[in-house]
Amino acid sequence: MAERMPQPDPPSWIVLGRTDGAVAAALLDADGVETERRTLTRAGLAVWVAEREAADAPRWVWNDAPQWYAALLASGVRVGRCHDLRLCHAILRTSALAAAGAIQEADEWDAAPFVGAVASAPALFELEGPSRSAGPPDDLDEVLAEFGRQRDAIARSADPSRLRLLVAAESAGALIAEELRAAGLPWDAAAHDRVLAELLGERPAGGGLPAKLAAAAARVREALGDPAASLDSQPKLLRSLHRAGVLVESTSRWELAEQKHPVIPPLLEYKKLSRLLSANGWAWLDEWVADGRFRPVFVPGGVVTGRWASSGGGALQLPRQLREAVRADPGWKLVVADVAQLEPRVLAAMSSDTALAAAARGRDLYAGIVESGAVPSRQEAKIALLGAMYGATTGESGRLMPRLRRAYPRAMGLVDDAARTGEDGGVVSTWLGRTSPPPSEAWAAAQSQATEAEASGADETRARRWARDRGRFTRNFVVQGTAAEWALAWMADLRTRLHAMPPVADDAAAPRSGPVFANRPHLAFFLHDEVIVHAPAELADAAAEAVTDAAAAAGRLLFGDFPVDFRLDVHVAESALKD
DNA sequence: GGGCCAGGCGCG
DNA sequence: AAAGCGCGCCTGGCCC
Repeated sequence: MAERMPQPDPPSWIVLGRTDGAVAAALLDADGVETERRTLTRAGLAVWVAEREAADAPRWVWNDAPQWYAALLASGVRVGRCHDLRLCHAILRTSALAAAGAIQEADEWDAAPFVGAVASAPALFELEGPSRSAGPPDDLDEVLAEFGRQRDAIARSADPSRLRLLVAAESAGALIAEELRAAGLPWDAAAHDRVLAELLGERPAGGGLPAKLAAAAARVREALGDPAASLDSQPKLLRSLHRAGVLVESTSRWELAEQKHPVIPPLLEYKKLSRLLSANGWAWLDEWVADGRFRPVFVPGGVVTGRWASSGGGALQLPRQLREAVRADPGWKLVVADVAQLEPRVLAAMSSDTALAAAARGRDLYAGIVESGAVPSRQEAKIALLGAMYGATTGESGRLMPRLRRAYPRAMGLVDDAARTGEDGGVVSTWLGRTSPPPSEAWAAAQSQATEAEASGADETRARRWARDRGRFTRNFVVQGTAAEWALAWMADLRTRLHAMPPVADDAAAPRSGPVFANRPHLAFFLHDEVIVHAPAELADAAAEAVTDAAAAAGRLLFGDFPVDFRLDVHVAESALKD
């Protein structure tokens, strides 16, 4: 029936949504004008997306990546680029760069991510009808309207090129988060079990504690002279310690370690083992590792600074003890890469501090600071710089601050300015334009109350404390957030490089990585400034080179020719264990 | 029994 | 218990 337009331009964007319950797609030209619309069957969607991707490589626009991309990946379809409306809405609504008023204040696009739905992928296209959980709308006309608002907010912004970079990077993150879940982190459950057995004792058959944990508990109770002491209840343990003469104010490891008493060594041992059991013991293994993969839910943009969060499985808190359980499939290798001192390097670039950049160039940044004579030792350099970025005012870090300000006035000026803005109730932005939230109403009320004539000393003290707290937050926001942007650019570039590598033969494949990634090197894990790539052994060195090249590319993309380098520690090995 | 909080500790 | 940022998860204890 419907006649095709003769020789239509390839669409720049394809917007996915629903019309009357059916999947529908609107094709948009480079000016954002709709040129074609079609409806698709659920079954036909993946095939059609694959065809259009191969033919036109459009930027796919959707309300929420997990709702679309998880099922596409499960069907073996990868896309190169997307625009994720939910994530970009969150950025554009609050960005100080974006055109004011283009994006509404809180509305349905601010809905929380579909964490629960992600966990049940790939049956997502089955979701429909009035029982669907709340989330950003997927009605095609509403999706198109939101996309138009976002394009407008960017086009009329104070700096369209930066915001375009930011929304592209954020959207790449949305793709990568789904791909990480689809591929999974190769996990050797037997190796994990061996670690647990060695540290805790064999897995108990019935209930009860593993032997070594039970033995540690017995030593603690003996040293306390209290056979019934409760070790897992903080208030009870604290009382037992007091009765035994250990006068601590808390039961934290930090404070206990300063005490001299026979109970301390076994208690610290018990706490360490108990933590391992409850956080990453056999129950964790049973729940989170299946078919040789750990598949956590990554939440892009889940942290206010733009860092990723995770939901379930504690993906971002895997203890280093368990790294040896991260093992490549047979015939494959892991490329483990982390950035050395990412945040100070980012700070050097965003403040154009050539002295700090020079200290960082080609070497350990802290060593470079020592060489410059600003501080005497590497440890002091590290403490001072972390203190500068976190807002330390006292202790060793606070004492070293003046020397750092003298040596690196531009870098220190940038974070000091951010802190002052925050203390004054203002907002700050990252390099690409993600903006901190404004102060809460309670914060603002406390500040104005403290200036009134009848304000008490307590009012003033509280207001000052809250102001300083917020200053430390905004101080760190600009650095942490820009580092997160760099990391997104790094991963996005790396993802493209890995996909450009030749696929391996089927008999060398890793089928558990899913249909899209079975034959290719792929990202398997991400942790703020670290990636793990799972690669066929013969491509592992090339993948390692891609990781390094992508870091350089990310630096250029964000900071152009500014002479800062982003040094990586890169290891190629069977396991993620570092020596 | 579910919801919420604090303490504690893992990660960057 | 942190002086100094950002998280998530577990447990116990308390509330309804």
